[in-house]
Amino acid sequence: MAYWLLKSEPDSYSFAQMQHDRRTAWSGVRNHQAANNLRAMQPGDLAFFYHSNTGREIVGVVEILRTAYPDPSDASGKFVMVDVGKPVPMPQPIGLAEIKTTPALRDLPLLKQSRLSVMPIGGREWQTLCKMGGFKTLGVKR
DNA sequence: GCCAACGTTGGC
DNA sequence: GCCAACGTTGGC
Repeated sequence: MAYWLLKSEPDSYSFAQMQHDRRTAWSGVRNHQAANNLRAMQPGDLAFFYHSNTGREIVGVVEILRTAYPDPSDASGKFVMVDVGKPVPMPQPIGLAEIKTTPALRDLPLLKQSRLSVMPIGGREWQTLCKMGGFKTLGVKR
């Protein structure tokens, strides 16, 4: 099982909307590196939900429910999307500023590749972030 | 609102 | 194939 981070601008799609929808297709990715990450996802993988631009914090966790399939919003047919769902809010959202000042998270792609919208998270970093976010264990309560 | 990072486009 | 111009993302 792998861990990921998904970015979304809350003005276009917020975690509150995610909680309302329960499940959604993660469409609109138009960057090849991000698309390759989508292709590597497996059902059961978990992903942090990060609010970019407005908020700049990790606000929750979602589960990957379906492997990559063609994104109908892409006319070229090259880009893909996955289905995500089962949103769980973070007891304590983790701000970007806090992430930046945590030595164990120094190598997060979030800090190094600020424009990448879908990125992998290492198991150790996942654990650190879950702890910071107020989850009691690595397993997320549902 | 500004600007850095970075991807894409198009002229040569 | 190189590189300048331009557009977009996202932090500040």
